[in-house]
Amino acid sequence: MKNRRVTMQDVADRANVSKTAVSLAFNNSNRLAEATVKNILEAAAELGYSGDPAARMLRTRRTDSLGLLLPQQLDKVLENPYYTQFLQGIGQTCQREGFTLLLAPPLRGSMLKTIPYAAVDGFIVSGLEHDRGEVKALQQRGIPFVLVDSELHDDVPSVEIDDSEGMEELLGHLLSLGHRRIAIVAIETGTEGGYQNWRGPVLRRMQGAIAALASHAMAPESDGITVLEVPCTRAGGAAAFQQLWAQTERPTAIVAFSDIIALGVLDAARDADVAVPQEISVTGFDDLAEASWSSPSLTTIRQPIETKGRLAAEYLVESIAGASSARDHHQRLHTVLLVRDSTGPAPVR
Amino acid sequence: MKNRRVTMQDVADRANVSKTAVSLAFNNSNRLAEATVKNILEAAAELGYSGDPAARMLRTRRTDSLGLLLPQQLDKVLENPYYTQFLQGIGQTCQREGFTLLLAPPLRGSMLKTIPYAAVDGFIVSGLEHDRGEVKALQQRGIPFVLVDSELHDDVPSVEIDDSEGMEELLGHLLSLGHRRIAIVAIETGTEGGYQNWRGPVLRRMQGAIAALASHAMAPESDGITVLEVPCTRAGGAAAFQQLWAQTERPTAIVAFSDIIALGVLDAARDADVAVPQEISVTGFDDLAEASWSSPSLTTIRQPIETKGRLAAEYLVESIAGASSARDHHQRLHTVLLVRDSTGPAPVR
DNA sequence: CTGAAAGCGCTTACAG
DNA sequence: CTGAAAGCGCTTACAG
Repeated sequence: MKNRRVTMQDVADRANVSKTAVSLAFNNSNRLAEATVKNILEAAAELGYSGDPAARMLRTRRTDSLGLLLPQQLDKVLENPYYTQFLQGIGQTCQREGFTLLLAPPLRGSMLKTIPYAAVDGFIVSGLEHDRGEVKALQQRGIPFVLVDSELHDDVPSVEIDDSEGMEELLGHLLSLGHRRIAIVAIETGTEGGYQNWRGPVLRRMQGAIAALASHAMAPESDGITVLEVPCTRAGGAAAFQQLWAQTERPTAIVAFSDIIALGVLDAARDADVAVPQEISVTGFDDLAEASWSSPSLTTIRQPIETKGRLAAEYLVESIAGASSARDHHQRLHTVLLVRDSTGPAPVR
Repeated sequence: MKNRRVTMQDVADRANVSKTAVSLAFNNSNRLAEATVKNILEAAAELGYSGDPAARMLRTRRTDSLGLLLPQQLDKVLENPYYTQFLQGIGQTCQREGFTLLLAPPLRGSMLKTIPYAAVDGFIVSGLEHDRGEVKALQQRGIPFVLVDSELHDDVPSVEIDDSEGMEELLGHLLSLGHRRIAIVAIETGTEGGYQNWRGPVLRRMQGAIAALASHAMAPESDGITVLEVPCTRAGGAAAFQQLWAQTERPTAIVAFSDIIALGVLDAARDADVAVPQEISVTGFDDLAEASWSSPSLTTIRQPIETKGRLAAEYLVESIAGASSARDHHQRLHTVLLVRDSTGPAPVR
């Protein structure tokens, strides 16, 4: 005997009703006589019937699932506690609205391949620093989406923070402490040609730094200012510190573009017996929980990570439901400078 | 003009070919003349065609997606770093095998509702301590699944750790340090009637504890032994400490069933100016990264969280591919006792 | 209160 | 190398 799938027709046959009735029994049981429903449910149980999600989706044109489109491999992404918080925000909305969440990393190295294949009602796109056709593919797909922490597009909804403002404030803090030899450790962008070719949040943070430097008649090209790119990991931060500390002209402050990088810098400084902030100041960006636990605790820019996730998902759910305020949704959230123990006056040499 | 979806038929019409050819152009382009493929792809681009995932799934009977069935709300689950690690393990396999990952928490409070609705090729079920029909629903659904950290079922594949062994070793360590007043802080089960009614990992850990106590002619009911249940959060741990410290007969050691709870205990101990391990010893279970960073660093049982995720996903992928070793897959992984700074000799009173 | 029929948008033997 | 046709398993107006 072939182990054929039990279908709705099988249940209908067994209960001596139509497929219509079976469908109604599961989805709209109050439109059927009570006895009929009972009869159908019994038949379904006896046969071990379980509805087919794909068929239902095809018919109803809904999946009740949100997609999170990621620019990197899943295990890499989850290394950064940032994403855990972001996921929590999205998760709150999903829960409340009854959506499941599909994590969709690049397939065979390409986001373009995952966009048309994911069975979702809408996408949250996170960290698309450099659009290489993804936005067009998303538009072609014809379902709502929001860009988060990404390069901006005029006609595409987005949720972001004021990266530039945050970084300007942070550098202002360091400059006012007398720091003039500053290393800026950015998140690797994978582009050539230095910061001129950056995009998205990394570029905006750099612009904030530039603005702050300018107010002291300095620039990224000034003596004493170093700009470098590392992967957004603890290891990346540690490597950055080692490289910078090996220079003959050491910086008095290291500005990391993310907390996880800054924590790596602290690790390496501790290993090298370099006192923070006496010998060197270190700053982060994000305000992860770890930033306040570290020793010394980390001066950083707080951004509302969870809120970002929640708002992006809320917007998406609204769009899916058909709210037409869609096109011009650009949300920009504010940041807060938190001065803790990892920054102090520039050491006098 | 109606904004109708662009379908494969539209592309076929425009390119003057059949739907078959269009499908082939996208999925098997080498079976078509090069010129035909080019022609079709152009037509598709002009029309902005994007294939329909639901239709493809219905036809091919594949979703290329794994489901992670969760016993709690998404945002609650992600509060525990345990899950981040577990997800990383699953993520590795998903990545390698080309699957996306669907996070499927209970819908409207019930896992039973999410099981038949998720468009996945298989489920990883995590932390199903107490089966209330979920296993039957899963079997009825007719796709492969693995139980992780769950109540055991003879004919259902599972991946777990040796909870009992780990906890026995841990209590052995404390007993050998002279502790005789021990509080056991378990993870809330939601069942009535104390540990006799527990199931799954929590029960197995308790059994390990009982075995260790027995070797010193003690039992959970002995003088000095307290058993209590709290939510698996830092706050839960803090509350447990406060309650225990308020007793007239204070314990000399607190055994938490998870690191996150133990870290909460340490928080509260610090707040109360109670010295660990001089005044009280504290132990965890899991060995999260945080366990070695905390001060004092935490004595705990290491379990291979990431490996568990990876193995569960690997098994699932194999089952989906049709490997028939399915029914009798029961994997049990070992644990390791890590003695750090949070445990010491029982204080003499 | 229940059923017959259409159709969601694909893929895949099969035939030529 | 390409196409006609069947069919995956549902839901939903519509009719009675």
